[in-house]
Amino acid sequence: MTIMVGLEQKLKIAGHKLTPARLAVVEVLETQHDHLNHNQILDEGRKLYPKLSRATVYRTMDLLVELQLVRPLYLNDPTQRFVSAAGGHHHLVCCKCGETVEFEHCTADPLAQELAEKYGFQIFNHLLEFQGLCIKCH
Amino acid sequence: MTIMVGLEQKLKIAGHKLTPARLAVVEVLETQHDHLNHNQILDEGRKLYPKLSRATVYRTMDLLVELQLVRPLYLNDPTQRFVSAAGGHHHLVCCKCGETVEFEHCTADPLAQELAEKYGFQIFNHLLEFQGLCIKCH
DNA sequence: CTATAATTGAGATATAATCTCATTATGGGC
DNA sequence: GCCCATAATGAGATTATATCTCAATTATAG
Repeated sequence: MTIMVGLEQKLKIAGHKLTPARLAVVEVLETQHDHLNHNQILDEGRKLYPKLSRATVYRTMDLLVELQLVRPLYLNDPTQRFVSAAGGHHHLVCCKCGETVEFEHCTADPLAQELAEKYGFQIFNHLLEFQGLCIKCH
Repeated sequence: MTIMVGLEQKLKIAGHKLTPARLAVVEVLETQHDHLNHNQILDEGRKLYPKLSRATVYRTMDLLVELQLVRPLYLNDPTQRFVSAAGGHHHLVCCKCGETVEFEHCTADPLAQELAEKYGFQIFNHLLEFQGLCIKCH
């Protein structure tokens, strides 16, 4: 998630302590690939800070979600995963093999504006997911 | 999910048996509101067919997903929920209180066409979710 | 350096999802 | 209408995921 640089400073600015446990989690998010779930973050995090506990991973991710730095997302298994909350996130998922392809071009932003006004929402980001069969599966 | 009429016939056509357990699940999907999770389907289903087991609810939903009649989706808790797979599904979610608002107008369809060609996917449906704060929470 | 309030880890607990296997029952063939 | 093969089921065990509790620790302001 190279987009996620600076989480550390943002945590500090929001008035949260920079503990080694949090720094390990943040370091993992900043260096590893996208779509990590709690278990993966825990495993990677323990390489940096062996005492890291599962509860702290859950709590830190809750915090990052609340601060709108990260957003949750589910793919083809029942574990919550995370991506950068910046802007939007767009992918195709194959419902057979679970392969996912990310893409950039998206037409949702003007819509966000319109919906924000219509429903009084303050909109931070969006997720656009297309489901279908990948080239191998059909 | 009034859009989901005819699940029964579609199951039959696809070569699956119309057992009372399946009929109960399908009946629940066709009459109750959207976004039901496995537990809710189980509870409602047992009102129609008391023997209904949890495993059968999971298996039936797997089947309906595989047949592209229904699509999974997660809101603000860690349980899988289901909506009709027809076309697309669009909503706003409040990340604080979890309130969701559905809307219809969507700009994703032309994009689907384009992506299908570019990545060789056969696209069936999509999910567009905006995250933010609802009018009460900001 | 100290005080204090936030944060943590470990394990217990709760919830969700999956698996197993003996039993049952649907639907095609006759 | 009846049989049979095979799909489907239920109950409960198991596994995976998420949440909670509380005593102990530690980051930071002053």
